[in-house]
Amino acid sequence: MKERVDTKPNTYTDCSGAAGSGMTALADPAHAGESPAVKPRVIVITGPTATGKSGAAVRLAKEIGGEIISADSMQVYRGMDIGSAKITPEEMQGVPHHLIDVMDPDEDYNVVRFQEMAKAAIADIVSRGHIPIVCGGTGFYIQALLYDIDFTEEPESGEMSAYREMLEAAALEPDGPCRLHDMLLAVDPASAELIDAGNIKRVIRALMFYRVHGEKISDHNARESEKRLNGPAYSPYDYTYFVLYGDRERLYRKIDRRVDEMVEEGLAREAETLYHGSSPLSLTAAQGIGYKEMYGWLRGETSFDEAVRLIKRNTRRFAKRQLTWFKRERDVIWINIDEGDPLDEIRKHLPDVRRG
RNA sequence: GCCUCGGUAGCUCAGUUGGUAGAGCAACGGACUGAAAAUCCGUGUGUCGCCAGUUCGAUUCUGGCCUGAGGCA
Repeated sequence: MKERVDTKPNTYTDCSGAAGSGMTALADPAHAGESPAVKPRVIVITGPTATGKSGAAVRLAKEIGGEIISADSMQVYRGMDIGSAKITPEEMQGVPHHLIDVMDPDEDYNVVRFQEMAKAAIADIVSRGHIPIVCGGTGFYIQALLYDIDFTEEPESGEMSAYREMLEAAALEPDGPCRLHDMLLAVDPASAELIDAGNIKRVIRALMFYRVHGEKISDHNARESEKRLNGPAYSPYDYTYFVLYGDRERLYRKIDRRVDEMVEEGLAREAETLYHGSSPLSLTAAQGIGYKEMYGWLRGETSFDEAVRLIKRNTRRFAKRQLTWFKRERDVIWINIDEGDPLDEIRKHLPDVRRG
């Protein structure tokens, strides 16, 4: 972990000159005329679950006149408070929070919606002279926002949902996954190489992408990942990207403890309310850790204790996956939460940001 | 004190008629570009309690010791 810590996050900007000559094709016309100085300042505070992101973000916001944008796929949902470890109104301490409690649990949420809403929120915050602080544990969302990953319009059409249904049905056949993978191999060999046949979700997405856009998703992905590799040079924002981390064992103990607290605070009741609610959870909401396991208990599939055990385990695995994600982000500043107040370290990297 | 059963991966255990070991759970590593708290791929991580003996070779057999549980006194 230690060797991963990059204390010189901006070494990448050094490459911008070189990138300009070789990578002009990359430049998006929308940003072509902008100089880096005009880019809106954005601060990102992320890290695996239970590292104290929210608290750090609120304290920073109070110091620098910031507003917080949640990059979290579960805290957007109203009524999913305890299980999503949502910040309480008191904990917000008057700091405006965006993208929290803006969806009903039966609505779908995804990167595209996040990207749109977050961009709008940033523009809004900046227009009021405040500093946007993006805080949340969904790395994919943060990446999409920071590097302005392109998600071309894909209007819901009857034909496409029929195609999807056909593919999903085909996947259930005994040799379905292999056959779908073969279909992908025929239209987009590069993707077939990259995506495992067992990963039905991705195989179907690649197939659908080809059907909608007539382009290989592997080409699209290659193009978009250049943006990430180009980091700050490409981003529409002048960002500083902090990742909080700590000793794994300690983090896991903290997670176990936090789950016990959630149970004491009434996670079961909260899940029950959703379970008996008027409409079922959306695809997105239904995968929230804490809720899906409680639903298993409510349906009589597991004992209560087993559900709690699974919540702990799944949260630990989630934290590990988050870490894996952030490890590959290149221009990131790692902050060890075991070595004192993370805010001290954060301040050191923000000399230019005005203090309130 | 004596008897019985056990001590093998982080945990619960299996196994080797003597050729240095596996299964579940847990864990670890990675991928990811419109479900991402999702989805998928990969990995056994071990002085087989300790010390001797027999043997070409011991985790396996023998002896002693340590240790846990139960039983008898």
